[in-house]
Amino acid sequence: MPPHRSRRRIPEATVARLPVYLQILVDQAGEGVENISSEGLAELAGVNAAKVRKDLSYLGSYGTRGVGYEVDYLVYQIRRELGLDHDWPVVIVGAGNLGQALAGYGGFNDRGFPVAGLVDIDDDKVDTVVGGIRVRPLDELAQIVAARNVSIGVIATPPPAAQDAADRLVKAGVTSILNFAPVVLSVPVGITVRKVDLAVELQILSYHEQRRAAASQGGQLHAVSTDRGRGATA
Amino acid sequence: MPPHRSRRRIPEATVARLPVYLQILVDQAGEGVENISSEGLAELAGVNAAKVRKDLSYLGSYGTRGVGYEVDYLVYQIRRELGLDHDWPVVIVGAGNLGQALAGYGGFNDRGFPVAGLVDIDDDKVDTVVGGIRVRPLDELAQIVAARNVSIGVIATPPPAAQDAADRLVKAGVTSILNFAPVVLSVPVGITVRKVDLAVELQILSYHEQRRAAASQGGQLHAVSTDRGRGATA
DNA sequence: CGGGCTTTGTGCACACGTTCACAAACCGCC
DNA sequence: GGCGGTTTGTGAACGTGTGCACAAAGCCCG
Repeated sequence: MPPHRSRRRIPEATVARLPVYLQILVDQAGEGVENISSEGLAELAGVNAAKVRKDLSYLGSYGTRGVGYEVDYLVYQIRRELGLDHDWPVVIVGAGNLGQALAGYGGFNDRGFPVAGLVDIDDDKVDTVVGGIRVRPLDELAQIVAARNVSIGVIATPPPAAQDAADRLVKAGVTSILNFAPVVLSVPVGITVRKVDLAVELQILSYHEQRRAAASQGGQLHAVSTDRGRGATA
Repeated sequence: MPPHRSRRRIPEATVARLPVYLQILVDQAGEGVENISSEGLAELAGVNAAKVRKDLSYLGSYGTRGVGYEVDYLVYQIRRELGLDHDWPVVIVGAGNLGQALAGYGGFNDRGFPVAGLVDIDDDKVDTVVGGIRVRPLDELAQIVAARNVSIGVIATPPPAAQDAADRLVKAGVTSILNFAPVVLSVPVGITVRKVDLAVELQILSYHEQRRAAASQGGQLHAVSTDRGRGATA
């Protein structure tokens, strides 16, 4: 069976679901499950079975008709496709409330994203230790990125400092950024940015709450059906 | 001009962008800007101008041709549509690393989502104070929800406890959940759930990094163009 | 070895989201 | 009051994502 180095582009919507499948499959493997059908996986992932099949078909034809998918093999294939066959060290900029929580959050290390460094501009924070990581001055960012071959940066600064952090990360050679600051970053083409904004998430929920309230008061009530990649309504 | 209580449904993709526009508009208002064109707003939000106009058109016709949009009025309208004309108290389940960071994060309170309560199942954590909030036992969840009229719950527990937390939140009367645990929650219809999974975000970035590496080594390089609601590539 | 049952992989139709392009509306100035 | 310049609001085309439905493929059993 050929390694099948897919040069094929996978739709973004699918890329966003693969990690979810992966998580579930790893859990299932841990419970001794050897095979799983698209329907079974769909059930656990809370999506449509056809979607699961189509998603997995982008990886290649790794199922067996009449049987389903071999869990271990599927885990291997998804890992490979997502580039999770090796670790990706990350550097965190900003050792405030959130930066500390992130550094201390075990989930990073466990899932193949070791914290290669945690930097802050504030001298009072430098050299304090959080989650086993010693905070380094912002100036050492470039060094850390170069030394540990970091390609992913996490921005956990206050909003006004976020753009500067992004500029420094890019200059240091980072090509992917996960931005927790509620700010729209401007970066050169070719740099991938993803934004996680807690306030935005809450405001989206607020919209649905408001809508519910308005509906129950006046109009008829619809079954709300959120979705769109992340987030869903049952 | 009639208040225009829109009973119209707004597309999810638009709902996800409105908070971003809002943020920018508030900033602009703070700098004394009175009017803004769709192009100006689009520039700041990193999106297409036509998209801005279409998004805003779902709220009603609040622009003036040849001039643009009045910033203050637009802020008011977006706030109203998102249900941000009053506070939405939230209750946080789980006072671990993340739960504490969330409780301590000023952004919640500032943006209209005061923390009405922070509960944990672990007695050792109960009564400790984090971010000005005293941790309460899990059993008091229902009380807190009822007393403060909470409709939004935040799950910041370890994965195995997340479903139980969701069940308790729903039983207590919460109708929207923001889930930080890397677990697919199962909830009754009518409950809105949004999931924020840091590992998933990193894995999506990993995919793009892996792709970049594969491309530069073998095939031709494409301009990567991520997007999909949140996250973007420049 | 063939027939029945199960499950994948995918063509097709539909829904949703994005972008273009342009008429309609408004401002300000002459 | 009309004319040129500007910007909105939206119809229409396009692209992406979803879900159905079914043929193809494999397993098991008689």
